[in-house]
Amino acid sequence: MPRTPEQNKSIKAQSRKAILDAAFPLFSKHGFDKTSMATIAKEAGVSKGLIYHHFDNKVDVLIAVFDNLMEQSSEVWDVFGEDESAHDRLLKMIDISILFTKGNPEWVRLLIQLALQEDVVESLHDHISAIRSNKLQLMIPLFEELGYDDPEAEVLYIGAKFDGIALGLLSMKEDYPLEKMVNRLKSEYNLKTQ
Amino acid sequence: MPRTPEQNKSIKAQSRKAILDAAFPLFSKHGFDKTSMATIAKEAGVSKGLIYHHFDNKVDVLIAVFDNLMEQSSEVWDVFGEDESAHDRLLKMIDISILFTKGNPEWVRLLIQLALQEDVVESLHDHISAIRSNKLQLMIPLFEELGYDDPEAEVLYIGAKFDGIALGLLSMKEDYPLEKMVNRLKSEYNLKTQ
Amino acid sequence: MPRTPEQNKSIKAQSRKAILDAAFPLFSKHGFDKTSMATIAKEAGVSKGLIYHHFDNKVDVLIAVFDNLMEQSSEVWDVFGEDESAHDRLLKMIDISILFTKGNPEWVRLLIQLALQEDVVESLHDHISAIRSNKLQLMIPLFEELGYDDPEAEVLYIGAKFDGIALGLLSMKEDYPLEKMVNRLKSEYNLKTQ
Amino acid sequence: MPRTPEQNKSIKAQSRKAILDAAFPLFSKHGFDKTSMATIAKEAGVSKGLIYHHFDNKVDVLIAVFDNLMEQSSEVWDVFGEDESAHDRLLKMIDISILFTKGNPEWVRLLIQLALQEDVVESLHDHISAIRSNKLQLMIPLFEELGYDDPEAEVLYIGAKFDGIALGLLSMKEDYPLEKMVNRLKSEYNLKTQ
DNA sequence: CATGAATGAGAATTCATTCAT
DNA sequence: TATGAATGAATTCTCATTCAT
Repeated sequence: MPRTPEQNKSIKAQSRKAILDAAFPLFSKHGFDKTSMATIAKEAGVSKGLIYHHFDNKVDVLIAVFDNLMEQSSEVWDVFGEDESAHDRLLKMIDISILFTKGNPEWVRLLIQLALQEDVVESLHDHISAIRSNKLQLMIPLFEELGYDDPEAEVLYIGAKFDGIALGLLSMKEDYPLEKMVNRLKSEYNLKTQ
Repeated sequence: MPRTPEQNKSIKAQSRKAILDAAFPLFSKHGFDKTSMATIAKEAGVSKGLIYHHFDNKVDVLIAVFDNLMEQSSEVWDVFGEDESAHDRLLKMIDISILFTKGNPEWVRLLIQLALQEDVVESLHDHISAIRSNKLQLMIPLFEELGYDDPEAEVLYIGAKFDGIALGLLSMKEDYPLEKMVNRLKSEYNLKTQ
Repeated sequence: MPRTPEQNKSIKAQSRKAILDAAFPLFSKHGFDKTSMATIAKEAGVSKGLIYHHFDNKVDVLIAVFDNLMEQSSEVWDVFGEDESAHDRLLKMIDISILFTKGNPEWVRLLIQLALQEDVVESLHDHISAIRSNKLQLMIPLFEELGYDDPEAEVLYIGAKFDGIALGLLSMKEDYPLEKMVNRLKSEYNLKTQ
Repeated sequence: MPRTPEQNKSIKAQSRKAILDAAFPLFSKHGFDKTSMATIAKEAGVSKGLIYHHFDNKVDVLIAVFDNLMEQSSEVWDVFGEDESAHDRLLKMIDISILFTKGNPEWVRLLIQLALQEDVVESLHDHISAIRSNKLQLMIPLFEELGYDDPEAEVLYIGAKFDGIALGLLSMKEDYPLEKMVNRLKSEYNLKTQ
């Protein structure tokens, strides 16, 4: 007997998930260009053809991985409760950002590379901007609360620091004194380092 | 009668220059991997074969581009006189760094991209390290003089800020509030903003 | 619905066969180096890409051609019964060898060419050695039985004669007095020529 | 003042010689295909262009090397005086042949490879045939004198033995019991082995 | 929905040959 | 006569994508 539409939907969702779960670490570790569709398919345990049932092309897979991650990471940012002080939330935010970079270095690397490329597909640019503005929306009130004059600029500025530290970490690896950098960063915002 | 060695040298230098001039913006705009030898050749108005007459392989072209630019930019740092105060030198250094990034975005972009590439080449890593340590040697005494506890870390930290700002500028272009960022940066080091 | 695994296997086997069937005469007529993958593909009526779907690289194709032919020709040597006299077996062996060369000149040509190639591959050398030692194991007892002092050297020596005759036949073709050569060979081992 | 025609001629002959002297060991060691014109030029200490002043193309160089060698080796065959016995001349001829193979293995390899290729240039085939018939003319009277029924076939036959031994030597290198093979060969012609 | 065989457009690199001087 | 810069076709190999089933 044929599968019910529900079954089909769930099967489809499952294989889609398998593909994205396979693609993320591959993109992350080896970069977008050096990850082949064949590798993704093999790693996901599906056929190459199936990937093209779910996605139009390789860039599309990247975008989906992107969005997937966005959802997850937006949850990451939801962690702080409404009742926490701005001070505590900034502290948490710094820790989370750094932790994310440390835990997903290759993904961050990819993000930066994409941000630097002039010719990335339109849609990707939009997605990257979306991430940025997302973060902005989240952080602006925080710096407002903390009494900064130009909270928007302040967010960009702390973002630059995050990016710079990420860059250092990515290029120097174990040699990078991440701890020191983070403490230095916190001290600039009068956050007690533990 | 054959061309004189001088003629040959000048002809060769000319085509070599054409190749490097074509390769640089391509590498920086699209990245090393996405730039093909065919594209470089076409852009330079020479044949693919000629590139291999000048360079052993693609990586070699990159290295040559690199060295070429290093030469051009190395003088930038030779600017400050011995008698200037640490305060003034830091101010100058910040201004020069920012100005350089603004004036040579492609070059900075390429530098960052290369710093992010894991595999490109050993030889390049040496070149990049050379730049870094060069800068370090220059800046450490400065922060020592300014009384910082851990001048080496401080150099890395301000370097991260530079990098982060550069990254922002490169991805947001005209939308980036560079002025604000620089002022913010200077204020953190108690430098009067003009 | 997808093809069944059986269908796929048969389709794959078919195209694999087409490739090997195209590669064999090309390799033997023009040699390994002068046979390009493009030529093989065209001759086989498939795309270049497909060859790489079946084989990792050009050498791999050669090895497959090799193994393919080995299988076909290995039975040739299984012919003589245990009860035949050494004299008769030697006679048979000579006839079979010559007949094989005559019937499979391309294959013999390829074999000789490969034996002459220094570098082609390690793996192939193993294959070629396997053939040689196979033949040795078969012939040494024969010459032992015939009372030769140094049967191993004798095998090498008659092998050289086979090779030399094959070489003559391959380069002179119909002009080569094969009959005469064989009779001359047999007379040296006191075998009556019919 | 301009060079005299004689000077020009001698200079030309000199550079021609340099090219051939460079080309022979290269062809010999690495084979025809794997020897590039650039390598020959560098080794000869001349420009690539000059080679094309002397020869139409790469095959032409090979042919010239060939002819050059022929001349030299024809002298080799002139060594035996008129007054030597057929027995001594055969002995000498065997020794010389083997010695030549031993001393110029790569050249012999090249010769065999060329003989096996179907598509070598016409002119080369002629040259190879010339070598063969040369040898034939030299050896036929010898075997006539020794009382063989069919001296022409006999020459082909001993030639096959030479070729076979050469093949063995080329593929087994130091492992080949050349001494034994030669002694075996000589014994077949009732030549005392020293 | 799913498969993987097949394609074809490039990618880097090599090299015989030409040509301006 | 002599140079070596320059060309362009060919080579091996990769990979996103298509398609018959």
